[in-house]
Amino acid sequence: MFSKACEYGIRAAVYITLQSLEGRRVSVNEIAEEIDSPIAFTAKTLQLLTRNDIIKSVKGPTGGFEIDREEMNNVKLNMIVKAIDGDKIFKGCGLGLKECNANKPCPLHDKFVDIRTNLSKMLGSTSLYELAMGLEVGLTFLKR
Amino acid sequence: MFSKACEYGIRAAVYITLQSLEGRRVSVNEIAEEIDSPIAFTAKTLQLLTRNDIIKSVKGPTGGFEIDREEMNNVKLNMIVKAIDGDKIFKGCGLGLKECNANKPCPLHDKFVDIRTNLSKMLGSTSLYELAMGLEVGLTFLKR
DNA sequence: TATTAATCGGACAAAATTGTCCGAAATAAA
DNA sequence: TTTATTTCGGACAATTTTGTCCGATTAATA
Repeated sequence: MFSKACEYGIRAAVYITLQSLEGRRVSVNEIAEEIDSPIAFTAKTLQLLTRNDIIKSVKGPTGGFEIDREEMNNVKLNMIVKAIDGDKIFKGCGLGLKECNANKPCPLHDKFVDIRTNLSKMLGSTSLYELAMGLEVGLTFLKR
Repeated sequence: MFSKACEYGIRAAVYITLQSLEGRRVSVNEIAEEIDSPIAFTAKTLQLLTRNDIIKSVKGPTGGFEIDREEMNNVKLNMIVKAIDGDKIFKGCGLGLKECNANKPCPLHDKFVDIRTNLSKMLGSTSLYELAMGLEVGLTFLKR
C-alpha cells in the first residue's frame, strides 16, 4: 500500500507529535529507536517532511524535530502520504493504465474509485494529534 | 497498490476470459500486444497463474492460454492478487509493523481494517467473467 | 573561541522489483 | 519424421526502492 519510506514517515511523525505534546524536541536517533526503523533512511524521510513544512527541524546541540501544537491538528495523513509517495495512490489506475478515467475506464475503474474515496476520506480526516492520543493512553503502538 | 506483475496478471486474465468466451485460445504475444505490457515479463506472470490453476495453458502450435467457461465465474480477483502478490495486502499492517492486531494495534489499525475489508470484499466478489463483459460491450478498456 | 551535538545533503551500496534472452520441452501439422 | 510454433524455466540485466556513510553546516555551551 504505502512505501517503506511512507510507513516510517507516518510512524515518525506520530512519535514526534507525542513528544512535542510534552514539549520535548527529539533526535533522529531517538525516533528511529522508538519506531524501530533504520536511522539514516528515516533521517532522509524526515528531511522530506521538513521541506514540506509538515514538521520543524532545529540544527545543532539541543536540536531535533518538533511540531507546533496547532499543526498537530492541521496535519492530516494525506499530506504526509502525498509528500512522500506522491499522489499515485490517490489518482493512479488500479490496473496500471496511463489514462484511466470515467470516459475511458479500466474494467475495475468504478469499483476502485469507491475504495480510493474511502481511503482518501480516511487519510484526509485523520490528524497527527488524534493518532498521538491513542499512543499516549497506551492503546496503540509504534513498533513490533 | 498492486505490483506491476499483478496489474499485468489481472489485465491478461480479463483478456484471456474475453477471448475464451469466443472459443479462442490466445498466445502471450497477442496478450501482451492487447494489454500493452512487456512480453517476457507477462509470460512469467501467466506461468504463475497457470501453476495456481487460475488459467490453463497448452503448449505447441495452436497452443496458448484459455479459461473454462465455468471458471470465469469462479475465479475472483482476490485469487489472482493472492497468487501474484501474496496476502500482504490483505493481512499486513498499514504502517509496516510486523505484529499488528486488535491486541497490539498500530495507531491506524482500526481505520485500516475498514479500508481493507472493503477492498477484500470487492476483490472477493469480482469475477473475471464480470470484468470481461464490460470489455465486450466496449464500456471498458485494457490499454492506454 | 573551541568543542560538541545535531540536521542537511550528496554519494554510494544492497536488495527487491521489473524486464530480457535463450535453450528445453511439448505438440500440431506438413 | 521433420518442422514450426508455442509455453516453460533458468540465467541474466536494468531500474527502483531501501538503506548506509560521511563531510558540511548550524548552533548551544563550556
